[in-house]
Amino acid sequence: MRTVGSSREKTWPRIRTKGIDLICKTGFERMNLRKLAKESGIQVGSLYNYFSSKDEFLYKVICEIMSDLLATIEEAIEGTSNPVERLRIYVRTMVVWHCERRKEAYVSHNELKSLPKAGYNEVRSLRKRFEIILGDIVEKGCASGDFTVACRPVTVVAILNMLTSISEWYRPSGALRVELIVDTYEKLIGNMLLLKHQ
Amino acid sequence: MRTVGSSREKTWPRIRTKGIDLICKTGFERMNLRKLAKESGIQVGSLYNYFSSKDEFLYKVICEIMSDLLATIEEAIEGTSNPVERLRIYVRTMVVWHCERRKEAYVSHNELKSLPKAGYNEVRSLRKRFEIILGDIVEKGCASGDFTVACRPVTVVAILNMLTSISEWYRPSGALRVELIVDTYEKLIGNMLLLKHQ
Amino acid sequence: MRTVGSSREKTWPRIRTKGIDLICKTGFERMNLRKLAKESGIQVGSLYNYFSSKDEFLYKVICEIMSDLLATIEEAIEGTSNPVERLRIYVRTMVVWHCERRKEAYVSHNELKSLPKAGYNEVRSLRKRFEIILGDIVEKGCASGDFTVACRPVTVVAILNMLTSISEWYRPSGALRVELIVDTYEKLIGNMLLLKHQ
Amino acid sequence: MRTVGSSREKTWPRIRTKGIDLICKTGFERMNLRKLAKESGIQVGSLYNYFSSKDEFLYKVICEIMSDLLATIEEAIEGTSNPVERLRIYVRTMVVWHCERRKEAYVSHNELKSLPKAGYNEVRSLRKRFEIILGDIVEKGCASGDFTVACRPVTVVAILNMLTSISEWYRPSGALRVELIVDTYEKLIGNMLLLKHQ
DNA sequence: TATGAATGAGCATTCATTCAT
DNA sequence: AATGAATGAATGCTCATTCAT
Repeated sequence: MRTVGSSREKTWPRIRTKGIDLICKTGFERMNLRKLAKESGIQVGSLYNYFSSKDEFLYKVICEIMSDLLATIEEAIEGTSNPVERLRIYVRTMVVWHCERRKEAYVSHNELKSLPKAGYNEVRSLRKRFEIILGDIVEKGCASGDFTVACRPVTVVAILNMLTSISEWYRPSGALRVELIVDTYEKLIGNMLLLKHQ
Repeated sequence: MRTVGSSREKTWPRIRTKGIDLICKTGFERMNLRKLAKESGIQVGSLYNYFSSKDEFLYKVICEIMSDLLATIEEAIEGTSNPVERLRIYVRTMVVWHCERRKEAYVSHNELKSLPKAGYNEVRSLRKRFEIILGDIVEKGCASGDFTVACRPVTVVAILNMLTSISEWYRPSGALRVELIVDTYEKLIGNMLLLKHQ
Repeated sequence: MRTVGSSREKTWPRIRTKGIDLICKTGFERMNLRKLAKESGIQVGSLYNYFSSKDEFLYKVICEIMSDLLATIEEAIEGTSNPVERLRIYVRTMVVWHCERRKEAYVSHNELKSLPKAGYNEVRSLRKRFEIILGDIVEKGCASGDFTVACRPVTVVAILNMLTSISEWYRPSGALRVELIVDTYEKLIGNMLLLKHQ
Repeated sequence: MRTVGSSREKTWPRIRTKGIDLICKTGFERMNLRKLAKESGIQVGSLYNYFSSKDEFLYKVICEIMSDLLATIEEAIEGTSNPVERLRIYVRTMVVWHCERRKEAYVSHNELKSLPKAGYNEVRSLRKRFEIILGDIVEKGCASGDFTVACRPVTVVAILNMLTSISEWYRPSGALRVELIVDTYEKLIGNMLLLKHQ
């Protein structure tokens, strides 16, 4: 018997949200479609109206998340070309997004290994974009004399990990407020790059 | 037919090593005991002479790894009480260990969610020790006037994540040599804390 | 490929019957779900649409059987309040049921020890009902002067065991017909209780 | 390392006793040799110095028990040829033995289905002896005019089951003392056979 | 779209048994 | 006699996936 009032528009977001919750709680491999179906209020078989396999569900979700973050970042930094300003915006945007959407962030950063080969590579190149954007900002800043770095690749990846790992420890109910984290990160990362001040 | 010359002393290290390799490659959930047995050169049933469940295997392995790292760190920093010096040693030791034993590091940092409740809590408190040690160094350095930080908890966790995530991207075959990473991390983290120089 | 026309209404009775047959032949512990599935004409995994564990299957089956016997007995004796008559009906009903449904009887009497603690206790209290009903008949008969017994509890349990053990030795193909057994048991049990005639 | 002081004379009785206890508690199939070894204070492998397979252990134990009971019965009744007296002795001996050695009795009556074909048949013919002895007593008693029965085979098997099932409900700690059970059974079985008194 | 019975491959775990020491 | 690591087959159970309705 079909539940009255069901529709793609209502059902998919519910599946997506519940799926992300479950993956956060147990990891993708441990999440099973029975649980997902139950949480979503439908039967297992019905899930297949929304994706063609469990793996594809993960791929779809991660792509959506990463694209969203990428768009958010790109939109945020496009207003200025000043490296110092761009860095500040990049950091702020990343911190806020990783706090406010920590579950999605967590999934997109920690479940890549469960993607099938093809999807994995595709997502990897999406991920690479964040590194490129940051690397570009740093490079421009060094060229302009605003930043000084010992080793750019290491510095970039270190900063990126600092940012993405926020989703692992931030808790909305915790003592650390988002604005405090933003401020601290801005200072920390500023210090990391402004070696000329030493 | 029993393999001649087999013995506990030889078999467990083989299982441990192969297990860590497999977990790195596929994640703990996807690793199955058939594969582990085959890689270890024994039969599935024999694995149970070395642990009582797949979960307990993970717990045992992670405990061993974390204890080893903790001992390494504590031994390294006990030679001096100078905060600047202690920080340098802490950073160097962490970087080197995470590079040289990146697989073990990766497992101990990324598979906690697969631990059963009890083991999870125990390992969490072990993990907390690294934070406490670093927090202590930073605190002492602030007190002595060597370091300046905007928000200590955020700073500590940011540094820690920067260090532990090395195991996710470092590759022995890559272009970045361990010494370069050590040097860069020392500078980056030094900058993060020496806010007074700004 | 799913067998066309399968459905809960047809499948469960098949599983139940085949399961009882297998338990009779080999005992519950030795019965395995692969055999049960094969006999039932379905795959192992499908069994779990009908019970959640092997133990629960046993519990379900035994409960069904005991409830049925209990209902049969209670319905049969409710027509009269005369102790002598009630006893005769009780004995006849038990004998006939244990002959005609000897496999179900056998399972419900001999596999209790395989039930998990909770189920065991529940079934035990169901079983106790048969003893109570018989004990009540005997008590009323003694009060009315129809029966005389040396020791009521021992007498009741002895009679009950005489009746339930029929399922262990009765064979439909054997020489002893049901009616003969009924008659003999009526006389035997009548003699056991009519001690006043001595 | 061999435990000092171990010897066949001490070890086998311990294994036998612990085995019977375990079988009573869980049934033969559920009893496993690891538990048996642990309870017996030796290693699993060592059990095979005392029997060649788990099945053979059961066979050995049941044979010992049944032979003992048979010898006890035969010795007890050989003193007289009077049917009434022989019956009384048979009943008394069976009751006492089933109370005092209820665990052994339970095993020998309830685990026959776990015996391999050959052993099963052998034990069955041993078991048959009890029926024959009782049948013989009843026959002689009918011939002499002491007993009257409606149907001898049914009567014999009913009496036998009444007796052997004592091991299922008798508890040394219970309210029913052995002597009370003996007396009651003597009267009950006397009544069953002395139909002429009606 | 939704249902739910069915599939079939896969998994962790158990356990009787063997055997070099 | 005793040990304990090793074997290998078997078992209960899970789960992604299919598909007739």
